[in-house]
Amino acid sequence: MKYDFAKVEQKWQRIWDEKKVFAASNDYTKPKYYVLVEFPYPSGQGLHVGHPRSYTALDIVARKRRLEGYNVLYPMGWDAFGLPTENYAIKNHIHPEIVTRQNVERFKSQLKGLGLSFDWDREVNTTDPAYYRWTQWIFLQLFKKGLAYKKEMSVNWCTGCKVVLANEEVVNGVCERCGSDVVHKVKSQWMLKITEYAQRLIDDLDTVNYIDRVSTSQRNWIGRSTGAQVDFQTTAGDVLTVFTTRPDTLFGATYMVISPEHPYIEKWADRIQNMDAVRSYQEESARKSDFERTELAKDKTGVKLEGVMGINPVNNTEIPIFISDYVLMTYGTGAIMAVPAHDTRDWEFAKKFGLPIIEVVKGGNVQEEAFTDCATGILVNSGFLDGLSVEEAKTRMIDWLSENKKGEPKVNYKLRDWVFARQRYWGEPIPIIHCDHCGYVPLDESELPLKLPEVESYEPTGDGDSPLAAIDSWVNVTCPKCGAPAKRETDTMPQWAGSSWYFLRYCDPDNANALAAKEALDYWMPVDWYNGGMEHTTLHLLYSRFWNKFLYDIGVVSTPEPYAKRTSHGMILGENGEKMSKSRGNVVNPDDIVREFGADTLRLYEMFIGDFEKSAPWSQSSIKGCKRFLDRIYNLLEIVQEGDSYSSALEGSFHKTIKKVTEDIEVLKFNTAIAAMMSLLNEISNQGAVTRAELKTLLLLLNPFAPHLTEEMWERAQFGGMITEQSWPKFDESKCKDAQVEIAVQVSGRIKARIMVDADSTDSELLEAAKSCPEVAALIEGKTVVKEIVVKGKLVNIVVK
RNA sequence: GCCGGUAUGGCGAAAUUGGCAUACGCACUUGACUCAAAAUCAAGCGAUGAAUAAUCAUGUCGGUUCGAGUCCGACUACCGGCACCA
Repeated sequence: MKYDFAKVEQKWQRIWDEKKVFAASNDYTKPKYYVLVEFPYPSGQGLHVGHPRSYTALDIVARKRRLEGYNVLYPMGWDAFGLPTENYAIKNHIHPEIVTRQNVERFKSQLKGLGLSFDWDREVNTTDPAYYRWTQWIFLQLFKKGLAYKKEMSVNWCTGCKVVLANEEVVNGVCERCGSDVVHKVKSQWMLKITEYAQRLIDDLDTVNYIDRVSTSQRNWIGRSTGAQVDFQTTAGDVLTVFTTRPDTLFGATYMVISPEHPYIEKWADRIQNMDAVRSYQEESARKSDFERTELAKDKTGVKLEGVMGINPVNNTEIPIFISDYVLMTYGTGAIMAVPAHDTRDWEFAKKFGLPIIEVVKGGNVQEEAFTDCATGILVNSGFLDGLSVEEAKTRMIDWLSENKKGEPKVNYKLRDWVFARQRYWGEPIPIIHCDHCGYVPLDESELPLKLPEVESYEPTGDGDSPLAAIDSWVNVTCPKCGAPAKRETDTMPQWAGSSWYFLRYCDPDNANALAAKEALDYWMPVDWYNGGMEHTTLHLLYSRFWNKFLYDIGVVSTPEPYAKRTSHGMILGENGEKMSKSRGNVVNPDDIVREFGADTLRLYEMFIGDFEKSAPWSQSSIKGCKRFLDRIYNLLEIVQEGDSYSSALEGSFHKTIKKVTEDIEVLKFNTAIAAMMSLLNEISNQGAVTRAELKTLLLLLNPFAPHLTEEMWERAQFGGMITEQSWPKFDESKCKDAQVEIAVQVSGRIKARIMVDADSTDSELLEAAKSCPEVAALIEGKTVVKEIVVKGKLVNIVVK
């Protein structure tokens, strides 16, 4: 009997669709479960085999939860604003909206062909005005609470294309497209104060269940460090403030460094005697990308400021001030005190410029390398700190600084505020009007959505503004406050905006009065299980946590955290072990696999390919194994026998397999769950028969993985109803154990025999049985038994001399 | 340079978290069926061995332990991320 997967898969996809089998119910009295996968950017290339890995995994979870009786929400949508669509539109003179619609259609039909149990009634699209109306609304709330502000920021400016470039578009300091030099250009940009939430974003990681590497990455990214701010008087008569995590080493500060962008350079311009050298160094740094500044880390560069000296507050020593690009304006105060004896970077710089290295923490050889160990060092050459440990000295110094008004304790974060503006067309317009009299005035909420206007060309204007700036009728408005002529903001929001709250919209996607009804949010939120790529750990995941917290603060949502659980999948690589990409020519199109082997086989293979959390190379030949397994399952219909219970020979195996599959799905071990079902099938094949009860269980276990095949077999076996309406099988713990187990017998740690024993044998019975097997008896004969180790159900080890 | 991850048969990978290394699958070999091939079914399959003997095998070197893929220390290679974080 041949299994016609193409016909069967289409048949069930149609039935599921018609019957709305996977629609989440709005009955808020039922236990709920919200399963979420990151919604895709609908690119022109269509679906990639990487997408279904995450979608299938959580589809398995969603289907299992439904069988377990939950009201499940498993939605899908489109994160459709973004650069590639816009660039395509520019090139082909097609409206990005049309491109987006075509791409979405393609993605949607591809996803439907995989039998994913999404609730398509709740589909969202970030480019839909009915959706971005609420993205804009959230921005207005942020603005009203003072969390959105304007700041001069440097952007990548392509000297050839005359446009602002994304970091991604800058390759080795030149424009990816035209190869022209990219320079930094200062532009006033909208920013969001995510830093205000830094501490809460760290603290609340303790209240959620994220896999370790995700919470670790977030903590490192936010990068809290405690230290002190120290004020250095300068010979220019002003105060230069630095941030340090090592206030204990203040006596060892032998010079200072400020970032090339530091505002004091202009302030001191008259005093600095070597301004030409300083200027050229500034220019040189401006040309370097941040990446280059870190790349060239080994070779420190810098220029000494001639004419201004810093004064170390603890001993009033005058020390030189340098500018160097190893100090970043974006962290701390943009200025540091350099302690070459106890900081690796300062040490390298001091060696190169011949600066003194003063040891203030004993424990290493500071002429050879910086001694940075905080745990063991003891303070020396440090006046009132001498003899203290590093930790004691830190506290003492901070106290001293506070008492003498020369500094204060300070917590710093690596996290920087979020640049929330793009000089592009294909994004949400920022609903702000600039009035010369009233400043930045928010658009009235009744005017939302502020729709993207039609434009002739999607090219940014030559002076770095978005194409919106060229539409006078759109830009020129009257101030909502005073009625004077005013101008709209022409920058648009970054792609991250729409994805920072989409999980809320799924709860109530058609609501026209709010981003979602409060009852819907109260019922569905938080997301119970969110899976996505590691590449989104520090940006999307953090941004959306920030927005959710803000919405929590203003009473829109009721949970301080959006996601109760976060997991992450590994990448699917090309057959050659490299990342799949068009340029490498190793891309696999899921459509081809579905056509040749069927969606169930593709799903099963992607789950069987290896550890879900690790990357795995694609293998065309291995797919066959999964196809073969499904065909063998289908053939069970030919050997099915009457029987409403498990056969005695297979009862234990069934209970064990139910347990294994049930538990493995919860910990993302889909590969071993499948292996367990394969083993069970092998056992059934050896028996040559399967009872109806056994087939039922096996189909239910396999259903989340291979939904079409199991639905079809359920119908053919006339089990009644649809398999999607049944309950997840249960196992009996007591029946998962074998009566007899094989244990290994070692002599001095080497395996010499294997014996079958009763599973509940006592230690002394095991030892007795071990000693009585001939191979072992011969080896311990006449020797002294030094030690006897018995591990129940596993082994006996007899150590002899 | 910093951070994170990984390393097990010809290949993808398992290993109940310190207790029988290589489950499950792919590839391969042999056999059955067939005029033949494909498909299917059965058997074998870490290395050196004639061997069911023995020895060696989880990136390298060392350590802890009765016992290490798993723990500790040092290193190597590859992959990913990065904002020199003071």
